[in-house]
Amino acid sequence: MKKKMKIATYNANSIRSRIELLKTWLGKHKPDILCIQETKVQDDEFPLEAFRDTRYEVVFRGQKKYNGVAIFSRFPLEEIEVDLPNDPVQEARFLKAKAGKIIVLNTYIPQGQEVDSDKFQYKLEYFRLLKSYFSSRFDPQKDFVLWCGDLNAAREPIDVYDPEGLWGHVCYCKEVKESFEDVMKWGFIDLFRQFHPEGGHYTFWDYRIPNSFQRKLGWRLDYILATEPLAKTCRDCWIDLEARQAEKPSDHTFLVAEFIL
DNA sequence: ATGGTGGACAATCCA
Repeated sequence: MKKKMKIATYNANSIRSRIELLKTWLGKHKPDILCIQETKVQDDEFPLEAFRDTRYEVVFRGQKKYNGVAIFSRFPLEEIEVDLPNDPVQEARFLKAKAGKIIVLNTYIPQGQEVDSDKFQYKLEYFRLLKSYFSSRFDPQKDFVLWCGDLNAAREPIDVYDPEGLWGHVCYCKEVKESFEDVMKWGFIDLFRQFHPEGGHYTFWDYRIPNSFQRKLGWRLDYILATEPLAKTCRDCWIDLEARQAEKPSDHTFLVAEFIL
């Protein structure tokens, strides 16, 4: 018996300021799993009560002020991990859970600030640690691994609004591109790219640029990546631009993938 | 004009 499965990812830029938007979105799109980044709330203040009537199971890992990740799921989540092994900083950026046969990784990759900063080195290290994690734990030919999140990296020129002007930015430069591709070649398929080879599709628009969304000044920084056995079951992957019409949208929007399993 | 805005959280840090 084949079953439809819908999985989404969203950088909320504070889950507490996005409660109404999220409840509306969950009710309308009914994803089976939603990975959230930048919840910006420590665990004892997570707004569990606000989502109680949605009947999703929720796991989260947060810290004060910054970062924070959460997974909403209609299926029981098992084998939960909240720390990326060997991460020297141990910020709340990593969440792993198993939903049935799908292993879900939800990450909020460090943005990197400036290319000559320690934070940028940490960003590169984060990709390296993720690759070690995947290699040591899973088999890309057999396991159904799904890596979702805000990866703070654009893969190709078609993933940013001004490829020449933006080259060298912490989210679009040689080092980040190489680090990201090195993890990809372990065995991930970029589901959105698989269904949309053309460029100009973005998931992030900078608040600081006036009317960046209307002017299409965006970046593709959010991804749903799957190992081959899982990618084969993917029927579609799309960016939900409608969610940008909400009253107080995040600077990112939802990326969604549908599978027949 | 070396900026824009938005969020957390209390003087700035982060994106």
